[in-house]
Amino acid sequence: MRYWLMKSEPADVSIDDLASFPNQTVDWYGVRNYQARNFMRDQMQVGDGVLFYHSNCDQPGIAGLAEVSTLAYPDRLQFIKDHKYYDPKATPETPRWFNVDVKLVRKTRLLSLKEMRENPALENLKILQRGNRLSITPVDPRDWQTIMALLA
DNA sequence: GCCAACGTTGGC
DNA sequence: GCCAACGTTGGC
Repeated sequence: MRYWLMKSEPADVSIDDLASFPNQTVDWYGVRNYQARNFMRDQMQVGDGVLFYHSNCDQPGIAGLAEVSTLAYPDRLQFIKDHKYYDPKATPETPRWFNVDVKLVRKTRLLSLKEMRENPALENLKILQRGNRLSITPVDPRDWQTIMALLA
């Protein structure tokens, strides 16, 4: 079992949106970065823990806990012409982009980016490192435990 | 809206 | 395979 941090723009899908969806589940569509895709396609297992992070918004930070609820499968938007996430080089026979489904475990208090930065125990968290832009990053089990304690 | 950091593209 | 140009991310 692994742990992940997954960024979502709340203007697109917020933690409250996730809570309102059928089965409180969302397909993690739109990832168009190979490293992030590979994490989903090659490493994620059903039941993996997910920190649901609000990015590119007024109050960036961890907004809830979730879990991986399916293995990766082809992202349906890559095939839709004129869609923002259309990829002309992808075909159903040779899809290029994949996503898992993510299911809400519980909404938490907002653990802000600032609070995480100020906590020395979290200094190795990928999201806090300079220049990090990856929308999906692995989380060390110790960092997961630290964050669970902060959110308890 | 700015801009640093980084990924991707494409000409050569 | 190099690398300049360009596009995107995302905090501030």
